[in-house]
Amino acid sequence: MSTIKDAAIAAGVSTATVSRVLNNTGPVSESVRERVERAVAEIGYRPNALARSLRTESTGTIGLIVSNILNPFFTELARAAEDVAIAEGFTMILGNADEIAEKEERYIRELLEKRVDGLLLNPAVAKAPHIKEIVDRGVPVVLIDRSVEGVTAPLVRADGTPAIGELVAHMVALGHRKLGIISGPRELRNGLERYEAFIAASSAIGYPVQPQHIAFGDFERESGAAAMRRLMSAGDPPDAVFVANGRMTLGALEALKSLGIRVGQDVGVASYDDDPFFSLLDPALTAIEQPTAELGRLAMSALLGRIRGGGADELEPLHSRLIIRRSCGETE
Amino acid sequence: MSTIKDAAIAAGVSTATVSRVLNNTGPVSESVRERVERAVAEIGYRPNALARSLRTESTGTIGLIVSNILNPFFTELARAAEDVAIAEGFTMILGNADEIAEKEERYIRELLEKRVDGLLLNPAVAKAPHIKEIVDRGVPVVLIDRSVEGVTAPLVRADGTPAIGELVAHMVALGHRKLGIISGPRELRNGLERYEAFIAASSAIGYPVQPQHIAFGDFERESGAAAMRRLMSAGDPPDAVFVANGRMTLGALEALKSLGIRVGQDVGVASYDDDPFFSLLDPALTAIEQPTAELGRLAMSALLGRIRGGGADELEPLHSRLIIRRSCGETE
DNA sequence: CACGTCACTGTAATGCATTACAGTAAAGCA
DNA sequence: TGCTTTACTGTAATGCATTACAGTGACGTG
Repeated sequence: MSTIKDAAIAAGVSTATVSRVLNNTGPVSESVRERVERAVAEIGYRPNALARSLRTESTGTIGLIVSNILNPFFTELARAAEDVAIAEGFTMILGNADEIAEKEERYIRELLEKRVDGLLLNPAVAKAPHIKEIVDRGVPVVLIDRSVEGVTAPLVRADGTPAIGELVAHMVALGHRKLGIISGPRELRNGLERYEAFIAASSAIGYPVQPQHIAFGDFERESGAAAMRRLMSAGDPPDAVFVANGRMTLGALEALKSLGIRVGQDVGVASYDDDPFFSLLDPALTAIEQPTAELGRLAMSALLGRIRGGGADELEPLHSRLIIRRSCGETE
Repeated sequence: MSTIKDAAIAAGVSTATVSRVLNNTGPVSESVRERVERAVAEIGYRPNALARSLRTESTGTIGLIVSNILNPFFTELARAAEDVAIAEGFTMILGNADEIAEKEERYIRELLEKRVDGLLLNPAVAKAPHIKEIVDRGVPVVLIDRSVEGVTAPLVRADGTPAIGELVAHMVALGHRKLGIISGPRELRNGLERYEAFIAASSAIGYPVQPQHIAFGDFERESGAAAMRRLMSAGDPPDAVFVANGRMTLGALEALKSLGIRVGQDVGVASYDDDPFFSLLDPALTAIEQPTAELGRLAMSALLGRIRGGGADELEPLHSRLIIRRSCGETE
């Protein structure tokens, strides 16, 4: 692999001149510029980003670490975030923590050693001293969807509370009285928020969720299946269940199918997170949709802003939106 | 951010010794090792991977560029590939080309400048001089699912031909005579292969696909919808349609739904690529499943093998598998 | 004509970690 | 005792690109 020195020799100039031509910094005569460009093309010289970044102390790279790459929420978010990064001249690299704190930690360490300019994090756990540490050290960080104890980095998220309130009203209006929930971990900010919103709304409307209608999962597919199985196999099953994320909804629907319980007729189901397939199911699934792409764009913009030295703006949460379809019963 | 020099001063030793402690290279007395470790922890020193890689000429990083991150096939594959990379002490970074050759090219250039040790590519197009160039220059590359003109890098893929043959037999056995296909681009290796397999099998069994029952898409959701709409709106619609990938199947099903055409009853549908939601549809969708995770593992293993100097082994294709459900009609 | 200015180009220091080479002291051996 | 190992540690070169600083010649101005 050729170096800038090779290019300089091939063009008969100094390395400084080659650098000036390539980065458009400082004046270069037209004839020299052409010679250099020809030489660079000739020998196929590609600057070594390691050396450059070592010198300039910036890599033009953002790391995005998501908790679960199999969750379409994150791939959509990643795609939107990446668009912003590219438009601003940055490269984004994506890491997957698989909801495992150690994997997350490993990625963070690795990306930091590679000197990324900033980090977009969707923390796997709320108690994350490694995240607190890097934020305190001054690494530009923006959190997505989940906060971390003691960390003051900006948080990009969608507030689901109003939509969950509407959902509860919708369920009750359709005659459901025994509301159930398959919640995510209450240790996670988003898990807790959805849980509390559902419980509070059900109480407010006069049909509080009963303890035996509450199940907890870990936001993964399998836990959704197990939770639904538990709920429906008990003596007194709920008649409408709210599942707190898309991955668990997939599992929950699989469980219902294997149990022979019909969605909509035997039990109402609604999901936090929408999915293109929900419309294709029979009945189509009522869901709360997050503004996924906007979250991604907002997160990346906020991070780039911080990197460029902008203030630590507190971010307004976006809003999730209830999409009524037919899985809680017929509306008319 | 502290450097190895800071750590050396804090520990009262030379930078060489710090390096030796951290990398476990060369002998160090127990007392010094402790002192260094304490100092490193104390000042929170993290080695600068840029400097290290510049010196050692290796980054321990693999780039994986997929053509479309919204396709679950690739996220699953990525996850499996990443597992292998981590187990072997490498980091994987994921880029998304969005089926756009320029984006792909940009990513490749960028990753190469960052001096990744190797590249896993799912080329967006078959005519890709930029890929040929880097392979010729000796960059370790393994191709996934699609080959590139004139490039001799190993190719990891699943052969779908036998499964497609079985699918055609299955369709015909259920009484379908007017077989249709929504194919991917024939310019792409995988697109062409699935197309040819379906056409050949239908001819072999005595019910060759008619020209008006052939539509082409670009492996993206929208094109699947458009193609299905075209096929079904013509005067003489097919009575069973094979859709050549999962994303197009999603679009095709949406089109049928909006057209009010019932899957299974009015028209048979089968998909290349399986999806967890297919089992939940009514009727459940017959599909050809690729060994996605294995493809990912195999691709990463092959690449790491090359990087470590292994030969350019020609890789046997894996095999896709037909999963008969009920979307082409009832079997009994 | 003398001097300042400008355009262009080169020299060399710099960023940080690795590592070849060399040096020192202690231990082993004849 | 004298010499070779061995264990440990340090010095300095190295990888590659950027950039502060300096140098050269041409040009403009009073």
